This record gives sequence, C-alpha cells and structure tokens, in this order.
Amino acid sequence: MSCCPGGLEVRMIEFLIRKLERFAPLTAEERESLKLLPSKVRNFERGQTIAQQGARPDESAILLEGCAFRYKLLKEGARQIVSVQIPGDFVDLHCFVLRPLDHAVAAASPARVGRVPHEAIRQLLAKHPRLSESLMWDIAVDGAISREWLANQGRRSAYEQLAHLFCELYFRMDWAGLVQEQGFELPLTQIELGDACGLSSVHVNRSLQALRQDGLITFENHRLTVPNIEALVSQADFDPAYLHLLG
Amino acid sequence: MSCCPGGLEVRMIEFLIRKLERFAPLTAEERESLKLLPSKVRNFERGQTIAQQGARPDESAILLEGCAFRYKLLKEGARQIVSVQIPGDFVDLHCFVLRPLDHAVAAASPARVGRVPHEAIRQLLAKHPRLSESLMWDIAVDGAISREWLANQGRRSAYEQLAHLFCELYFRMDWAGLVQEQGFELPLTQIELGDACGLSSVHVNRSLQALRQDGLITFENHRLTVPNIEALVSQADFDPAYLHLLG
DNA sequence: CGTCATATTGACTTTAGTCAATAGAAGTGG
DNA sequence: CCACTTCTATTGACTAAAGTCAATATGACG
Repeated sequence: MSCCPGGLEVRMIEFLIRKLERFAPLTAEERESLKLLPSKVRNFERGQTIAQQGARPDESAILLEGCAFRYKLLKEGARQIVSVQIPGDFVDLHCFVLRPLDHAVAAASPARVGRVPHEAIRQLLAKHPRLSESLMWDIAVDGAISREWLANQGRRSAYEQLAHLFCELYFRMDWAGLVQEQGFELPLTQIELGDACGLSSVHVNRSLQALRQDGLITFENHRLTVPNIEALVSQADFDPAYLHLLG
Repeated sequence: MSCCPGGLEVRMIEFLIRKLERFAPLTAEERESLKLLPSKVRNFERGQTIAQQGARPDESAILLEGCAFRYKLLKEGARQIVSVQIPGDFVDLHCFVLRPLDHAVAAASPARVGRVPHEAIRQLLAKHPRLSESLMWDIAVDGAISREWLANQGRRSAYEQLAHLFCELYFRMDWAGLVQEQGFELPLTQIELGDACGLSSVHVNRSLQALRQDGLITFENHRLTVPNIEALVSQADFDPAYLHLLG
C-alpha cells in the first residue's frame, strides 16, 4: 500500500472534479480542497475483495484504474452483481452515511484504488457545505443506475439486457475517455455478466453469440468492440439520460 | 389542494424526524427547523400520477397517507415498478439533486402527499449543514433497497421474490406502526406486483396461490396478512439489514 | 343490470436454466 | 518446454420456470 501525502493523483482528482461538475460548477476553493483530499492508494489483483459485505469502513474508495464490481451473495452461493465500476467512480461513497455495507466490492481486473477517509470528507463538507449537494448527487446517480438495471432485469430479454449493459458501459467509458477504436477493455467473464444480468453463464454465452452474429459487438481478449453504437442503442432500447453524463 | 402554512402535519413531521434519527440524533434546533418546513398537501386518487417521468419538479414529495409506487415505462408498454412507497417515505427526495426524474410516481391507493419546495430544503441545509448527511442517508437507503430488489429479481424464484417483497413491506410498515393483527393494507394489484417483480400477472397469481397454500400469507380485500413472519422470512431468505430500520 | 378492471384457470409456447461433455487459455511447477 | 491444473468458453440434450393467449369468474360501482 502506497500513500500520496499530497492527495489523490492529480489526474484522478481532475477527473473527479469534472464528474462532480456534471451536477454543478465548483468554485476555485472547492476544487482546491478536493485536490487536497488525502488518500491511500492500494493495488488489487483480479478477483481480490476490495470491501467486504457487512463491513463498516471508515473510508470510501475511488477507483483509479481497472474495473470493479459490487455484488451480493445469496443463499446457495448465488451471486448478484449490482453495479460495475470504472475508473473515476466512487465505488462506495454511500458508506460515508450507510453502514454496514450491504454488498461486497471486488476487483474485476488489476485495479488501483484510492481510499478517502470519511473524516476528510466530513471536514471537506464542513468547509464547503455546498459540496454536500454534489455528493448527494453522486449517490443519487448511483440509485438511478440501479433503477435502470431493475428495469433491465425485470422487463428485457437476455439479448436486450446484455446489449443494454454494453451500451451503459460504452457511454460511461466514453465519457471517461476510455473508448478507443469503438471499443474498451471489459474484463468481465461470461459468468460475471450472467451475475450482473440475472442469467446463467450458458445463456449469456448464447446471447453473446447472437449479438455477434447480428454484427452488434465483438468481444474477445477482454475487449468489447461496438462497431455501430447507434445500432446497439436501438436494439437495447437504451436512453443514456439516467447516467446524467451531461453537465 | 390545501395548504398548511405551519408546515407538514405535526404527526407526519414527527414521523420524518424519527426516521432521520435512524441515521443520527437530531438537535432540538434541527427538529424545530424540520417542523417549519413548508409544504402543500395534495390528495390523489388511486391510479393518479403524482410525478411524471422526465419532469423537473422543484419540490420533493413526502407520502403522508396511502401507498404509491415509482415506475418506468419501457418500449411496447412494459412497466417496471422500481419501488413501493409507504407513509413517511420521501417519494422522490433524490430529485432535489437529480433532474429530470428517471421514473414516474403514481398513487396505488387514495393518497395524501406533502410537497416540500427544494428551496426550503436548501435553506434548511444552509442553516443546519449536518442535516445534509441525514438526507444523503435517506437517498442512500433508497439505493440499498434498489440493490436488494436487483438481487431479488436476478436470483430468486417468483415465489421467493413475492415472499421477499412482502417481508420488506411488512418490516417497513411495522416500523411505521401500520401493522395490525399481523397484516396491513396492500392496495397493489397482481398486475402491479408483477411489474414490481418482473413477472406476468398470471404467474403472480399462481405464486400467490402457492404462498397461500403454504400458509404463509392471506391476501384479500387489499389486505395482506402474514400469520408467521419468521416463516415467511425464512422462505424468502430475507435479511432486514438493508432497510436500516434500527437507529 | 351492465361495465370495467381484476382475478383465476387451462392449454400451450418460449425463454432461460441445468447438466454434462469438450475445448481453450492462462498459469504453475518440474 | 511440457504435463498439469484451473478457470473460462462453448456445445448439445433435456428440464423447468415463466410467459402468452384465451376463456371465465368475481367484484366494485354507477
């Protein structure tokens, strides 16, 4: 575990600031204070647990690099992945106010994670009360994504569900500047895609084949390519509004 | 539409205060300011729309009486209910920071709704910055419930799903003091239960029959009775922790 | 009494799950 | 480098859960 006394890496903080400014512009002082947020940076291997279900962490994690997901374990070993996190995401900001954690967090690929102490967040908000609305917004967007996932699981076919998930990730990754040549790194296995969509891995496999045959995606070597995002959006009945990507 | 110049009904505000104190105790001054929150009270008939998907309300609604649900409409008329609201719930607090609304809100029974202007919330938070954590908490609990619903839809059978939903409502209603003789008013139709669980109404009907035959519930005249809540909890693999009902 | 929404039932279809076998791919130790 | 393990991906055959369609019943209400 390494430590950045000056706060998170500058690049990442710029990223976080840019994200929060989707909600409301920040003042120079607010930006400055965000930049001074302390954090310990830690690396995780694929498959490692970043946070335990039921834990009461006194810090929240920002994903700096790699991919992670939040999940719940149910009886008989079933798993439900409830979100996929990409660089720049506050992985568990809600545990600033909501403890214990109702889910675990795992790294889906090698990942760099910055952990920001809740005490530092509390001081930040004491100094800049207006920022509390920005954090509220971040938590609320997370809720909006969960609701869209609910609609996805409840009312869409496996084919549409996967298409919808890929659209969501495409838009989020694109906003984060991580889409290159119409594709991006997606380290999720078919088992994990199944756990995210409430499907068996066998059925995921077959639905992926259908998406491939329809020319909507390629997916190999942990890289997803979408040659025609409009076509995928249309198949998935996808509307990016719920992501609140526009400032 | 009637108006309470002195704020929400006292009973309801006590209720809201009690709820927020599940997160952290409030000071006398904070309580006082909450009591002074202005609100217009409005009545709705069953089936009426309380808020439109895509709207940008400048107030948030507190459900005072009755039952409501939030839902999304998908292509081809499919509907996904993403939450069920009971008295005391902030139906759309998140729209304080998150607009436009990504879902609609409808009354599931005759309902009384208090609408609190965002401007008043903003002033409340300016005066009592610490309260922002309480509101953050309320939004975060909402997210936790959505995540549990995700696990429900993704990884449980129709029978378990309905049992789980009934457990959740039982616990929430009980906390609100609305459980009498092991049951409570549940105005949802089988179609609506289906839309909440991602099921067809026919399958809901059959699953309800199974729950009845197993002696776990009775459900008639819009009233759900659970003679043995522990048995239902056990069938549903239900753990109330995610509701954060304990102070 | 007629209307409308909801609930119930039966017959049948479809989607997705399960089980099992095989094939790849990545990593490990010799 | 190769045998070995392990995890993942793929395929086929079969099963089961849930959906669809259609008919009927029930209940609330004007």
